[in-house]
Amino acid sequence: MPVTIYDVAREANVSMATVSRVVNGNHNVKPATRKKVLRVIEELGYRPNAVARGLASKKTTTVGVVIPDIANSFYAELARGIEDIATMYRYNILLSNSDGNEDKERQLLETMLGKQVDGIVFMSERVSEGLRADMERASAPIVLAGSVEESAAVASVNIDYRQAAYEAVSRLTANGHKKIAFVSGPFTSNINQDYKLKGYTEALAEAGIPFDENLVVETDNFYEEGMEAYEQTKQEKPTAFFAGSDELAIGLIHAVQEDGFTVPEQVEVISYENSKLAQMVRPRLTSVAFPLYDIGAVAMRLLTKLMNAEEVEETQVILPHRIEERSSTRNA
Amino acid sequence: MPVTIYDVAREANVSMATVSRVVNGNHNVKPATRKKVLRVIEELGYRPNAVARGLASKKTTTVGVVIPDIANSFYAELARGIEDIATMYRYNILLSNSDGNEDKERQLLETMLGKQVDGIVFMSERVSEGLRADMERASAPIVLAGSVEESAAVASVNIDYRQAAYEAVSRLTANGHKKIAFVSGPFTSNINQDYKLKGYTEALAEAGIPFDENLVVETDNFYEEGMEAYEQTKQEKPTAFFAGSDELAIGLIHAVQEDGFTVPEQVEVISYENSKLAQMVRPRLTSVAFPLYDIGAVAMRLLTKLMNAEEVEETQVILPHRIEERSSTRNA
DNA sequence: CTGAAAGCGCTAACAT
DNA sequence: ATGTTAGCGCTTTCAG
Repeated sequence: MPVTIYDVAREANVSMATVSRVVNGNHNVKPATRKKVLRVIEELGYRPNAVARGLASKKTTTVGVVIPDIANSFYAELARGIEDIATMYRYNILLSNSDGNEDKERQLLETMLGKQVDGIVFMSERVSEGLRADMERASAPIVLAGSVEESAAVASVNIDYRQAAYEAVSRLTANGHKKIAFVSGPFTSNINQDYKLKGYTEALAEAGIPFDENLVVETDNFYEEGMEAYEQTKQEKPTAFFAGSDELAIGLIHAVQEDGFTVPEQVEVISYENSKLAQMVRPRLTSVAFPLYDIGAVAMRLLTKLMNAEEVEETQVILPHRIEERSSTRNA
Repeated sequence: MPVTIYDVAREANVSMATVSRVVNGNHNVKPATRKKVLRVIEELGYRPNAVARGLASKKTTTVGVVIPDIANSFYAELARGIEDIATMYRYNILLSNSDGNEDKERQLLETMLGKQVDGIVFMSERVSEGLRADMERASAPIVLAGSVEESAAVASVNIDYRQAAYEAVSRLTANGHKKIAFVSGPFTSNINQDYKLKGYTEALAEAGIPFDENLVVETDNFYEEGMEAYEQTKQEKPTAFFAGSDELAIGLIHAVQEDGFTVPEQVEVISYENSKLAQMVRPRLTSVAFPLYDIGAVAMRLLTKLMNAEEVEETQVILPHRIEERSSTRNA
């Protein structure tokens, strides 16, 4: 029922090859016939069938994006960075949530490859052995965004998580704190369990502070858990907190305040995210500024190069981070 | 290079039709040959090409989703509802941001139709005449989610915005307030300009309170604007605020507090969204509970019916809402 | 500058 | 239960 390239060819008295040429901007077409074809396309309301085109050309101009949870503002920001650059390069996005579940991740990869995406941006809190193997033998280029896979077998864009954590905690030790708690996101994420935790312990060690396991608490990054974490660590009398996310930091601050202490005068809190939330609470959050949007954008840009088979000097890119000073910490 | 259905057929000594049958779960295949084919598929690592399948069957099992901004938690929540149901029905999602720009919206619609999506879930703050016309002649079913289009020409899922606003403001008039400000999201959204504003004026009228245009301020839903809105309306000495979003409500509350008043004792604030944010501030926000996830889920479910050409009794669905009582208002 | 023709990989009658 | 045969709508040589 819909009008095809064939209908246009007939109406314009040319071959379908010629129609294809004008549709694809091929210059080998006489201006007069181009004009004629364009007019017929307009008249008939012809719209190229991208599926047929994809089958013939083996290019779909769509890239897959697998993300743990699009409703999580953290990942949503990343996704926006990906999408903007994808749009810029004329790609569309096939988006799926994995909920961080390995089976789903592998199955999603399979599905997207089946749909013949030209490339994939993948976000995962922990790339399993199996998933990494699948990625390596994938028929389309893949880049990890905000996700680290030890072997560096697949391209990725991140910040130096360990270093960022180290700096944040050093910011606290510099102010003389001896009891610094680390209220972390889930250790199912290797970034939390391996990198951020390491940065934390390194900063403590450097300041000659013994590691106290009662001062590190694992959470799912929820506000309420931040409040609970305060209760859990309270007996150790921590005077400073390194929070794994803004939500956690806010929960912590509220619990501290409800317990009768002031932030940052009596207790300092530094966060790790710097979302809009950081400026929507009192005191405003000092936080490691995590360039989510940029990570997504750079990952997508890298992917376009890979899809064009361009030479890429470095596939493991590390973006800079910084610490945004606000009011949940005292001036150093 | 990749293995095709043809390779499998050859290796298994059957016709491609048979392979197609086992791949598609057709029961007309002798168990023995099914098993043989399955084994070959496994051996060769055959993965059906969804593009070819789509061309032949005229079904892509993918639905388009156009959304103003996925980085906006409001829409991200909606998107998650859509995605979950889509996954449940084995559809994948082609996602694009429109930034509420009409040209982009129309062009995105065109692109998705070109990619032969089986259906579309559309979110828009204001469906223009042109867009509505495009939708009506679209070759795939479309449902609007959290977006209202006056003529009801296209299927949609919403709540009763006017009624919700009416209830929220009545909640305030009931407490005796005479000066109630409405700090709204952008009037580029017809939901704000037409429905919520109407609910607000109706509630005032019913309480015999004259409408004062100095008490309604339009914003872009940002926190800072909530604070500014307080400054702008301050001279009128409002004692209660109806905020268009949680961010706005929080900005308002902070401004009120900084001005030396207490919430809810001296000033009451009621919000309209009920995101996670509502529980992450002190006082916690009383808010109209906007069932974002459900709207997305129901919209997608409705779309599956439309795609299956099932009879649908009502294409304009209105979901229930409620008011979540917390601490930014006094008990009635 | 333009046309003819061969696929792309699969589904879907239609046979047998 | 299985095979044969047309396409699906477009890109892409290859001729001319």
